[in-house]
Amino acid sequence: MEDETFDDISESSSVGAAQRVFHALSSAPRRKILAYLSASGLTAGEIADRFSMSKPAVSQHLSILETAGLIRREKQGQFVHYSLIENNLVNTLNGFVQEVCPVGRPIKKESQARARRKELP
Amino acid sequence: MEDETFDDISESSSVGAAQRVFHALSSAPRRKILAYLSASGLTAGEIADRFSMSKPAVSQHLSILETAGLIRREKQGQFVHYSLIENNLVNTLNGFVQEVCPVGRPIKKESQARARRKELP
DNA sequence: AAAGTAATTAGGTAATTGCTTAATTAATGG
DNA sequence: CCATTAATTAAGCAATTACCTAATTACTTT
Repeated sequence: MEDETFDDISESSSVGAAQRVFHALSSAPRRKILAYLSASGLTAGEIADRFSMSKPAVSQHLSILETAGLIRREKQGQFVHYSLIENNLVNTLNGFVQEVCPVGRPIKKESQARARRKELP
Repeated sequence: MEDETFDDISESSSVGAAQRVFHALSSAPRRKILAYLSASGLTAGEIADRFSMSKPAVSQHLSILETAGLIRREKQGQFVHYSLIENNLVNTLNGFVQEVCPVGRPIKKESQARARRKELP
């Protein structure tokens, strides 16, 4: 397996996939980066420009997001282009919600949101 | 300010509701507690028994989960009974997913899960 | 090949976290 | 009312985090 929402019942090192995702999401700057990337891919520099912290600090956040499988890194010449990987985020959060909640609640809200937009099959 | 999924564009103290929820979820023991509580309410002691760490440490985790609005605390005699508050968890995660992802992806997965179970309206 | 730009790595530090044990508060039963 | 059990608060500490500046790597342009 490779799921890990329930994490190590067996009390181990806490470096599962879910752990990496949830840790990545626990930081406001990192969530902000994801939000920026949801609009469009950006270079490391463009992302850093949107923050008041130093470039290396932002680079570190990007690396954590990448390790969590939430964003992808593509080198283009001297630039590094980052973009969102939606699946891992959605699957991890969704899997967790499914496990913790007796199912049913989330659907209503999502159905509403869905109704307001175009349908993808 | 009180929503904060997008967090402080304005660069502030990062103590929003979303911040509290995501921080709460970033810990494996805390996610484990939520999973236990998804099955049934439990007293602080019953929860602590399921971990190898000390009772005060577990108590602290419970307090963080409560502050995040993910669980509720009810004193019953000399016991303290904890139980899950599903709404806050689901709404926060759902809201975040809606914001970061172009909508549509989560629904399919949840619909599948829903089909496998009984329908709540 | 030298200079400039983009990005990361390295090294250091103050603040925070995640636990511990000891002390305290609160409810129950003899 | 004293002892016991449940739970939290308090105090302290090792390990980690989140940032910084300086140095390095890698690509581009002249």
